[in-house]
Amino acid sequence: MLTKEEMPACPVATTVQLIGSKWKLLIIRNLLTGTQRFGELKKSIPGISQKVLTDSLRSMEDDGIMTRKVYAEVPPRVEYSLNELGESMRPIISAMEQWGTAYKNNQ
Amino acid sequence: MLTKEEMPACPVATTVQLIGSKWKLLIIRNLLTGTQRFGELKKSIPGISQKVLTDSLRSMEDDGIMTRKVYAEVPPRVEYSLNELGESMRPIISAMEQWGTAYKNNQ
DNA sequence: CTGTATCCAAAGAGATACTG
DNA sequence: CAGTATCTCTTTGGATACAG
Repeated sequence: MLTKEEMPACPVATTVQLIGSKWKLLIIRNLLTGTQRFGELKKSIPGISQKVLTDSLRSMEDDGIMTRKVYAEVPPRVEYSLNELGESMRPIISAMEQWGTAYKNNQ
Repeated sequence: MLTKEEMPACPVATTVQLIGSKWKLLIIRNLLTGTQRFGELKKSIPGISQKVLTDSLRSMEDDGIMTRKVYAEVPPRVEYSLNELGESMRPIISAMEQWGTAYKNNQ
């Protein structure tokens, strides 16, 4: 993948840079319904490994898409929620959702 | 990446399956403005290698997103254009375009 | 001009074991 | 529960050379 510095000045490229990787769109899709714990996310995204989920969450946190809140409890509880930037991706997810639905109906 | 058979029955996952890979969204974005030749596409997508462009185009052709038309000329001319399925992705690209624009304005 | 064929490097992903 | 640490394996991507 191109680094942010190498990216052409194209809005679509900017977007792909942030959420083009494999699982992120699915994570965002799940968080759009509200805050979720790590285990809930893992369960709601069949096939994702713990490592990939963790890596993706960290990366999205760094990109300012969502926030991570750790509760000092035993057993530990960690909640993930989209912040404003992540929320603003809703139209993209909606468009993909609609497209995917239409596509499946034509198969 | 999951195979089509393994994909969960989620519309977003279906969409990601078809256009989630690195360069495809950028190719679609370019073809949305109309038919383009191989060389034009390559020039309009800075950083893409010939191999990756070829591979992506073949894959998208197989997925029924676009068509490839070869003209029996010398030098050869090959034109790529979105078909109906590809065209129907316009809302997704538009949403990403708008998001990317807004994002850059806030940096 | 529009490819194909190789080869190699890098990134992404999966499995397993272990920990506060 | 929610991770981290490794170790592999696969997939993707990039570079170069060559061809119809």
